[in-house]
Amino acid sequence: MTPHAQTGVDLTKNQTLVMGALSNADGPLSAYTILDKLRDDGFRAPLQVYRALDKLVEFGLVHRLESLNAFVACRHTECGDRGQTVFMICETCGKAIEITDNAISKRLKSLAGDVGFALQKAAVELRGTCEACRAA
Amino acid sequence: MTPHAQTGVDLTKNQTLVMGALSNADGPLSAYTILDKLRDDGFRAPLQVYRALDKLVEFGLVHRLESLNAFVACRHTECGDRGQTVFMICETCGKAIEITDNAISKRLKSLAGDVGFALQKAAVELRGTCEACRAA
DNA sequence: CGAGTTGCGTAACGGTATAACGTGTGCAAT
DNA sequence: ATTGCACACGTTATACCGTTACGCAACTCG
Repeated sequence: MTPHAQTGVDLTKNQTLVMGALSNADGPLSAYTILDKLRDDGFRAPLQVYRALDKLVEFGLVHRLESLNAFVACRHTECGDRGQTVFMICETCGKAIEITDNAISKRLKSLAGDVGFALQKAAVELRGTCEACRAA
Repeated sequence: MTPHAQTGVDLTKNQTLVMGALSNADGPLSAYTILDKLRDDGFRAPLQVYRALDKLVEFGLVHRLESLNAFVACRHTECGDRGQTVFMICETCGKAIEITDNAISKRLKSLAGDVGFALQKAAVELRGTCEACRAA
């Protein structure tokens, strides 16, 4: 069962299909890759994917990786205040490790406060090499 | 005089033009916006801009804003180890505030270390409203 | 001199994202 | 029942972002 399966939101057909594609993938997918995967399910146009993604992001089921122009299913479930999400993206295998951290949240809020910036959201994305790929 | 003017790197004609465009702008510019600004200087194709940008980023004179697909002249000059760069991007006026912070650097390194991730670089980009726009 | 490197210019292309339009369905208020 | 509304959906076209591929000129540095 995928995480978030029981969060009470119920998804439309297209949203379910896109969510499925992302859940099965073992790394971030671009919108157009998702489109290709869903051709057989009747998807024809980018907008069908983007609309579903917008909602899924809104629901918190999917994250957008800004530095990659790609999307990934959220691995965290029961939530509560977990702090800022941090992604570590492996340049070798393309997978993304998702972490949350409160220390980062605090520091970012503090920095924003220092200059009077009203913080709405933050993207923290690291590039490097994951443990598995370093070993290989 | 723009910052970095005396860092000893010397720029080619195209690099100088692109750097000039970014220095004059009071916010991040997309590559295509730069292209338009430089039509009168003989620029015709995106590649001319991207090639210059690649070098300028390599020299540390320009930063790329991943979440915006845009570029901004670096405001910091004499450098030394200033820590992770953090951008605060105002959704209202489009300007980007550039900060550097060592606490963030340390925390990110620590988080990466925890999972065996070899960190190469990081993008930290905040969205919200700057002080000036909140006042207005 | 010749080979390698670097910068430059042009054209064509592929990947990312949205605008603008119209359709169908469910549901509530009348 | 019908009208009006909200919402998801489908299609076409288009704008924006970035790269590949090719060739040329100039400048090293053996």
